Amino acid sequence: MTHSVTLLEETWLASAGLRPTRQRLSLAHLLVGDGEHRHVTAESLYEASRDSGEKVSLATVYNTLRVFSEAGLLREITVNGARSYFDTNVSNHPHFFWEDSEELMDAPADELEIARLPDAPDGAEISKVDVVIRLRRS
Amino acid sequence: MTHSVTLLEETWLASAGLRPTRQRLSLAHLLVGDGEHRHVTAESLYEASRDSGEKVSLATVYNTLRVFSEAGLLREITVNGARSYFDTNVSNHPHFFWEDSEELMDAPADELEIARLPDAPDGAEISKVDVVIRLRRS
DNA sequence: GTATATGCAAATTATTTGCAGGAAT
DNA sequence: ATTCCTGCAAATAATTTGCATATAC
Repeated sequence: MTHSVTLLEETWLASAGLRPTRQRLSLAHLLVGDGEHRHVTAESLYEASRDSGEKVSLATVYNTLRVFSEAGLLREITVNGARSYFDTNVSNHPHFFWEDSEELMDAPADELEIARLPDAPDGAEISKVDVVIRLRRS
Repeated sequence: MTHSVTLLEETWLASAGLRPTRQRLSLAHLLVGDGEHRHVTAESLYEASRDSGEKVSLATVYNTLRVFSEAGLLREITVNGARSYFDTNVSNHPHFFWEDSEELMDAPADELEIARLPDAPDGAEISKVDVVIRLRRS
């Protein structure tokens, strides 16, 4: 069931200069509607959208995730050759990746301490540093 | 041009219990024949193989990279949603990834110092930690 | 009214698989 | 002999794109 309040979602879109269409608002609601951080794939968000009774096509989910990422509203995480994950937490933080279930979670940022990092080669600057801690059930 | 010496490549395969077929020896030669570390994709290795005059099918390149990785001879690196990279350096070390050219390189391992790492959640152990430093030309 | 977004189906890209023939042990 | 490997073509999976219609500004 959709909240009647769309202010948060509208503000979120507006902050990136994106038009508040029905589809974007409904996906935004699923992504950031409750203030919790979320990790989704195109497929998982599409299913969540279907389950919530909204109608948004899979192509639009793909396109919207891409647009949101390029606008800085999401962070794309690459852990797995095949699928892309998108994180509503756009700050620099490490991830746990469960190798068996292919699930991606935040790892506690305050427990990671990088004391020294290689310098970027000449002519380059660091765009971001991805730290993925891969987990195997023991 | 293929070296007449295949001892290194044979040893490399034998150490993982893999049969020294013509195709594997020739790919192994391209991968570790000169003792340098290399980062390849299926496509790039296939091209290198074609250029060297050997005939190995693309499917076999894919299958062979997978077999080599599962045998521990290569390390698969995921940097990019789409393509898989394979590294002949199987030790734990960070990578530079050039976002514009999609090129993957080793970063100096001695310049990375991780002082503290999040503990694995209960019931899990760390399988590996991937550190990818993404670079943008400046 | 004009620019931008959406939906569908078709296209593309990376990769895997089934199976018949070939090579290694 | 038997087990494993290779090549091809077809299958699959994730994602993108072209284009007509719909919606936001």
